[in-house]
Amino acid sequence: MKLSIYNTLTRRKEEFKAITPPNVGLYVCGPTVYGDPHLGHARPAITFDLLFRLLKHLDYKVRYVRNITDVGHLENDADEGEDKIAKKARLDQLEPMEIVQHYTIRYHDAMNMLNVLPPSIEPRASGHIIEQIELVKRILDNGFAYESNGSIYFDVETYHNKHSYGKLSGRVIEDMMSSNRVLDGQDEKRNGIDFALWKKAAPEHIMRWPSPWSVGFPGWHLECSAMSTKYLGEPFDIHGGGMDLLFPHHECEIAQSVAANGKEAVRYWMHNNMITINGQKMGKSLGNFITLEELFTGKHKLLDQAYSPMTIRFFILQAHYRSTLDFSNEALQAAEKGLGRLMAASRMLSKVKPSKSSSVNVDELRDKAFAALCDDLNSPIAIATLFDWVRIINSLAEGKEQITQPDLDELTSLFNSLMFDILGLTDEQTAGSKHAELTGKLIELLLEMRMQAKANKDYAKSDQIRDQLTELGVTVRDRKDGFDWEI
RNA sequence: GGUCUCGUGGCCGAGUGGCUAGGCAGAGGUCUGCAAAACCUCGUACAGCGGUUCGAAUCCGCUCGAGACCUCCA
Repeated sequence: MKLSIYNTLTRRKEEFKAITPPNVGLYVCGPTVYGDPHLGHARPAITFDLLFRLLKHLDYKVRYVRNITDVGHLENDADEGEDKIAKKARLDQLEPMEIVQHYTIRYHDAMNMLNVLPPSIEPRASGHIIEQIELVKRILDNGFAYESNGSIYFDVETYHNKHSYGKLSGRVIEDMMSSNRVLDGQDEKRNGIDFALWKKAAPEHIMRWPSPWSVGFPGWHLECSAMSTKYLGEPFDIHGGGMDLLFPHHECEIAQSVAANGKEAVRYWMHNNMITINGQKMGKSLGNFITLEELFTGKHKLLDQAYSPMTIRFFILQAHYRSTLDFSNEALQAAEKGLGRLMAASRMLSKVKPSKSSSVNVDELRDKAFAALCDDLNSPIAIATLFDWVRIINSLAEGKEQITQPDLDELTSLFNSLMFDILGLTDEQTAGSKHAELTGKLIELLLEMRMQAKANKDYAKSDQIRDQLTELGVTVRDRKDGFDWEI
């Protein structure tokens, strides 16, 4: 099946063609590790996890690179700007690398809970200072950068005269130069829109490395250019990230690559949209973010309850990645219930009894779901298709529809493959420890006893068992020939 | 101010020139000792105003509203 993806560069859907099939190089901008991961971090992680899983399912050999930004960026455009990580470190009286380590682990833990597969390579900016310095040298040699007081700046105007700066974000450079925003510490730059490739470190700046120009630190956009091509070659297939990185970050990456190598490094640019809260972007700087831990525990003033990692994952997948997604308790609760229905159907599959003929066509599920996923990752349609089959599965279980054994095997494998392997959902009820297994067996033991009571028409006893289980959070459902339960 | 995006039924959220999106919530029904679940049926939505068209929620224009980027941010 042909995969099409929306390329931000051309603003249209394009058929995906790997540069060197069956290999695919995928690079995604990862987090700056100076704070707890929040709901906003979950969106690109899950979006590109879906892409990663889908590509693999389509038999591509994917090298997925997602960086950790641990060098820190300047707080603002000013020379007096302070490194984000260094600032946090000073506040907490910790080594910068201690902060980095702490939040990297927090990030990994959260991604794990969301069932986001680890990338193939997770490079750190601090481990690639040499590569970044080499990249700066090449840009300097090619005449697209200049030194100023120990710092190196990218010369956007010179670059723009030969190439086109602003093509990704649709920016018109002439407008930007004329708008001429006045910022502190701009005197080192020839032009306000020039950006730093290397910054000389102020004395109080603790994250610093030697370079031919000064003791300092690499510019904000350099690491992704350096690390993506180091591990994926040039050009490589797909570069992803949040829409907020479109400008200036990704625009600068393009400029850096062209300035250094004369050609663009990326074939397809993909950008996920933002998660909003009350219609406004959820972001660190706006202070309106909810951390993933707060979501998982329900400890946040905006949360009515805790939401499981899978609820969050499902919530995100129920919207298309290029649309904004609005957070609300209602929406999350709806996602939680919907997901529960999906999981119940998956479990129900094992209870379906085969017939001599099929009244359902399993191919329809496969065709529709994969067509949706291959159409620029349309997970909402894929999920809607799964819901159509939830109804069919339930009817099968009740004998209202028939299915042959081969078709049933096919359906089971297909349904589960879509849910678990590609959408990356997990069944939080059955997944887990021996503990959970034991609990399940104990519940079933009690329910067997209840069945006996029912058979003896001892409804007082049977209701007592059910009511007390309900009180403990176990939902009991009677079925024609048995029972069903859910925690 | 510049660039761009969006505005879908109670909520979330797809789609798109003519054919049911889907989920959650709600109403009625079937089933059931009861309950729950499941299944069936139900809402006739596409910001407003014009225009193009045999036909537009879908294309064009204007108006209103919301948001993103232009400074670190997923």
